[in-house]
Amino acid sequence: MAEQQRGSVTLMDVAARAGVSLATASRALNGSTRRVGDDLRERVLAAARSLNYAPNAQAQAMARGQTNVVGLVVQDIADPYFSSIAAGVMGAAEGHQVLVTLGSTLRRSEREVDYLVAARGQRSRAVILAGSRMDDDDHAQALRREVEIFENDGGTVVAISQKHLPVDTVVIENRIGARDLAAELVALGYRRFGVLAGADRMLTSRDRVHGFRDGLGRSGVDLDPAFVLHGAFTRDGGYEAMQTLLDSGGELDCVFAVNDVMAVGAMAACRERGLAVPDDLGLAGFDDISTLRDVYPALTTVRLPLEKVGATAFDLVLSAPERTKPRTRRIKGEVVLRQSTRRID
Amino acid sequence: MAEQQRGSVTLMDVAARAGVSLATASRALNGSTRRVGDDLRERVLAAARSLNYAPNAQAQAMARGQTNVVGLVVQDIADPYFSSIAAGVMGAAEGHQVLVTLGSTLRRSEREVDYLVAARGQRSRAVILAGSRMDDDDHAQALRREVEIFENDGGTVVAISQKHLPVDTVVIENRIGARDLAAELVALGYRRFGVLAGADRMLTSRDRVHGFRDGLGRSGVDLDPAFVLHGAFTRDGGYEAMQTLLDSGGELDCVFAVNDVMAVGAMAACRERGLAVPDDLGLAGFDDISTLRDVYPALTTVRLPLEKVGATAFDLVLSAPERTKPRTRRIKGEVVLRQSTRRID
DNA sequence: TTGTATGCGTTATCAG
DNA sequence: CTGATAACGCATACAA
Repeated sequence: MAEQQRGSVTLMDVAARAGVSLATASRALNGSTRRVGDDLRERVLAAARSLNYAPNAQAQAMARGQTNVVGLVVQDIADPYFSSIAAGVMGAAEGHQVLVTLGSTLRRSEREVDYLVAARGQRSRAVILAGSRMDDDDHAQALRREVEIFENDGGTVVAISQKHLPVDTVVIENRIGARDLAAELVALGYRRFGVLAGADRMLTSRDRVHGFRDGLGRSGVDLDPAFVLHGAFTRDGGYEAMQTLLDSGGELDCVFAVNDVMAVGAMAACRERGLAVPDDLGLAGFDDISTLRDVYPALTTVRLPLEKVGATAFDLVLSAPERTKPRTRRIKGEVVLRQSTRRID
Repeated sequence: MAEQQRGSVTLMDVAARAGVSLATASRALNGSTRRVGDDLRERVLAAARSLNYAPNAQAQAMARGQTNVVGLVVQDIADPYFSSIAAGVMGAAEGHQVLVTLGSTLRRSEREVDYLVAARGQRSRAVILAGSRMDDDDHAQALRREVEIFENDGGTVVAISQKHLPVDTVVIENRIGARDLAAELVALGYRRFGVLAGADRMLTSRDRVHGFRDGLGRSGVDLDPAFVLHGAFTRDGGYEAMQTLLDSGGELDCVFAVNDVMAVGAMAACRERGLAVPDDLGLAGFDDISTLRDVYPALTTVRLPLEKVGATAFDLVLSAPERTKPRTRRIKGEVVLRQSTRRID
């Protein structure tokens, strides 16, 4: 006898079935301080179970004035860099009774603002902004403004990448990692470097290039600006930049691609030209994307604990204090020498 | 003058500022049938803007009795297979004013039920269940039950992989893909095959194995069950299964790993033993994970349009009819022959 | 066209 | 310990 056409069972249904008041039912099911008689509590629980009661989270949120929604905004969820971070966030959220909503900006930073507004509408507890900032970002000001509004409403914002927003931030030590890599490569004997960079506006790319140049400098090696090529921060970007670099005719002995995905593209370009890595040319990347650990020859790179980055961001959300100075968590990379570079004389 | 301690601006604030009633403000901002005078509408919009008003989505949901939340449940967001599907879902959702929530089961299928309950609590409009079913799934019954409850509440469930739930499903043609692959491999001249499979309970793995065997059979080639090894559905699973297979001493000329990630692990195992692919042994995978397109030697595989799979699932959500027979969308793979296999005589 | 009043499902405040 | 009842913020049926 179609007991319910559509629309779910409510707390009232449960209360009625258990023969108690709404308040008692609420307390028995979701109340914090358990001050309900055991007998009644039992009846309520039984009623809820038999009715398949699921509390209306929206209504709870309204009544409580807060939600357990955390927004995660990435540039591209299909990019292993971001999906690893996302996995870290999800893992850390596990068991904390929070709902993670996913936003993908497709590398258009103005979308970040949209997501922030949406998150505010959802009364989200927090938003994690994962992704490199652009230097000349037209939307930087709009973002700052929206962040401020969101925080004024009581929300928490956590950023991942660079410290460019006055919020808790997981800073990825791109410069240091690239510097260390440069030092190791010089130690191997490399001297004439080329660099495959992303867009110059992209801070992550720029930091890695600067750090690399800095590391070379400390070892007394110069980096010829003519051999620093800019392309898309993708496989194809690396492929094309490498082609251009090879066409330029510079006599290089090692190439640093600012991320693994670009490095893989570069490797493909080398292969096409019959250039052997590492025999004819050393090649290094950055990130240590786990899916790419088995490329051959194995890529020398800077390992970033991406899942830990995500987990750390989530920890910052959980431990967000009332309103203090923004905190910073620094995460360093670790140079991993593999077969794409070798000792040369 | 701390205009607002915490807590956001409400529609009432906007209405007051604009000097109109709540209803008018509501209609001007979110109402469907625009029946508000231009002057008032303008005033309301201006007020909302100046106050940074963002409608409380929870309250809207309650008043409307429905939400725009769509839940996406994957097994592991860090797995490129699932992150590609997720990207497809996100892309299709773009511009449709829906919020995608992300759930990750970490390959524990009982978590799917948890997410479904949570989605029901959120009064989610729909849930997309991405991920292979297990054959002897203890939780299958619980899942069926929860799906039914969710749908009774008016929610839509869409599954991706196999048709094993009475809901709209994006079926991935694993058998056909594997069968086609087998045919092509036989055509290349291969005869003595080994297979690296996932857990036998996992339907996706099983379908691919069966399809492969079927394809061989049609070409008059037998698959020795002794050379079908089961391992984890991961890189390491492929690596270990390949080791075992090589240890078994069978004289094989081609190995089919049921997914690319396992194939890459297998390739690593071969390399360690000094076995050259494809010269000493052919190797094929399944999925055509884009991040792995540049492994060397390039992997022969079955290309699955993963983003399209996700997009199709989302389309099913959008077009979910009142209550009819479950629909099925079949998505086929396409054999891609690359360097990890070759013509042999 | 605009305003008034009611209800959505819960929590929390207040009495009993 | 338990039960009425008032918010919570918005949409909408109804009245003007």
